[in-house]
Amino acid sequence: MPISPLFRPIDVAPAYQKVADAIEREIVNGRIKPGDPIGTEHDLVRQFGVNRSTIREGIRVLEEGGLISRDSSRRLHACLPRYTKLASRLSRALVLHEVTFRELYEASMTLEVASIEGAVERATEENLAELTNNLVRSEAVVGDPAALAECDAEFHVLVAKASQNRVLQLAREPAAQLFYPTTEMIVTGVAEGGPRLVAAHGHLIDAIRRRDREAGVLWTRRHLQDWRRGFEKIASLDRSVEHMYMEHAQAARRR
Amino acid sequence: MPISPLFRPIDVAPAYQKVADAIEREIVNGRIKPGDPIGTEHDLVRQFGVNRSTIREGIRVLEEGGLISRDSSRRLHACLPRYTKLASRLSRALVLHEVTFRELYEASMTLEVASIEGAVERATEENLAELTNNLVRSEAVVGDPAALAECDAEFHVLVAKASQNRVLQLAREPAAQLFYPTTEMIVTGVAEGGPRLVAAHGHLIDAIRRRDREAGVLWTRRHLQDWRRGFEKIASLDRSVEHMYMEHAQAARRR
DNA sequence: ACTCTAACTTTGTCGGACAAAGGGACAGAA
DNA sequence: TTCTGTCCCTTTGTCCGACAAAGTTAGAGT
Repeated sequence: MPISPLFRPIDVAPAYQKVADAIEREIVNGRIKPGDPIGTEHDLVRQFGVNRSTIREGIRVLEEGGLISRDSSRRLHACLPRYTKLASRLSRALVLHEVTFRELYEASMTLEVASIEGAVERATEENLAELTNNLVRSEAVVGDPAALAECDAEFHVLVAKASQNRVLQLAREPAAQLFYPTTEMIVTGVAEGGPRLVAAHGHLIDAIRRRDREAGVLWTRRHLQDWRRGFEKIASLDRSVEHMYMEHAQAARRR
Repeated sequence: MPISPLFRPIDVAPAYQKVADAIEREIVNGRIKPGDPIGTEHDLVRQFGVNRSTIREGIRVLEEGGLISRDSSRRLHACLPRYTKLASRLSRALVLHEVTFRELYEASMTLEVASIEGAVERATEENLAELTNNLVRSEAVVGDPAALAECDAEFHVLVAKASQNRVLQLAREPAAQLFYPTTEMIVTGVAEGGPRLVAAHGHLIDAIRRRDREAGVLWTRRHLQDWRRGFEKIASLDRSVEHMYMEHAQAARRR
């Protein structure tokens, strides 16, 4: 027979965690707005009544979570977590879980199709302008695999943005970050890869502009199948994503 | 005219960041495997030649990223980042970006349909057993909104797991975490909500067992549309998710 | 072999310290 | 006036040393 719950479990979190939680609460429930300054470390020492080392550990936690960051002068302020930064944590997790390219491909097929459907339905003129601008730049670097891969990644971010659905934008990001390095490999290894990629982007923009959902879905599928065929010339879909992503993730962190 | 890039920016990351990066590298490229012990703080002090405070700040960064954690005796070891923990960071970000329930609904429609398709195709007997077990427990608590909402959340996690696609599992998690608290509200507010929810789960398990993709997709859609109808009796889909999720997120962290 | 206790270790926290870098105010040079 | 160099103050990043609490290990005693 279970003991009747006379006592609640007492909160024994370490102090640095409590500091982080307290600041997080204020940010998430809106009392501190993104952009608002958090005090200096010394201020926080006074407010929380703990040592500066403790405050600093709490700050690291929040910083890593993307809730606060330091501006050019290193002063603390609250900020909106950037999707890409958080997504890179997830990408890293996927790598460690040794997901296969097949999983990546299947999930992306779903997510990118959903993105284009949203984009076809709701893209603004501004979205189209951004996409067109990206296309122009892509055409200019069609012979440079690294630059083209970067353009490709940006293109799909812009499509997701055009869907006006931020949940989707965020959901697709981790998988997309793992795609990115392979695109470069494929464009390098498959001669006709670059032009086909750019052509597909052109058709996608066209579909969005004409609000032609069928065409959008069709070209997204083709675009991804192209990636798949290109990839299979290099490696097996059942290989795990491994460490391919590392250098990109490292580079992204520096920014 | 832009200055020609004569110098590369020099790497001047703070020491705690370098410590974190160094350990992260070893984990991600596999030299430290999940479960392997990292040394004590004192060991790390010796190895990196920096102060313990500096080491501890680096540890906080990695801990928050889910790459290392402390076991019962508080010793450090590498570990596989848990999806749910990372996803809660993303959920928090979605709240701060004030996404609407409409976005949540649309994205989930895509992700849950993809999950069931994968599950129909690849669910194992073990997956089915877990789902059935969940169904039995759901039936037992159909009158208890909080418990039922928890079962519902778990059910969909299990469906995603049955898809054998970990990218999908991870992609759906942030949105799902935001759904969870609303389910409880709806089941509380709408009398027939509980039984309909459990019935839908039954049909979904059935569809998976019969490998009937059409039925799986159909019942997933209905299930989500039910959620939507229930939700609209309470609030507008265009409301932002706000702070509804807070208490759940706080509770999850404690675990 | 088992338990109990007494060291020893490790973590969480504290206080104080200092160099480096940023910001502000101010005077002097172009 | 605008730019530059200087002085001072604040803030951050790092270090040192310390200590209580909790966990671990080893040894004594049964």
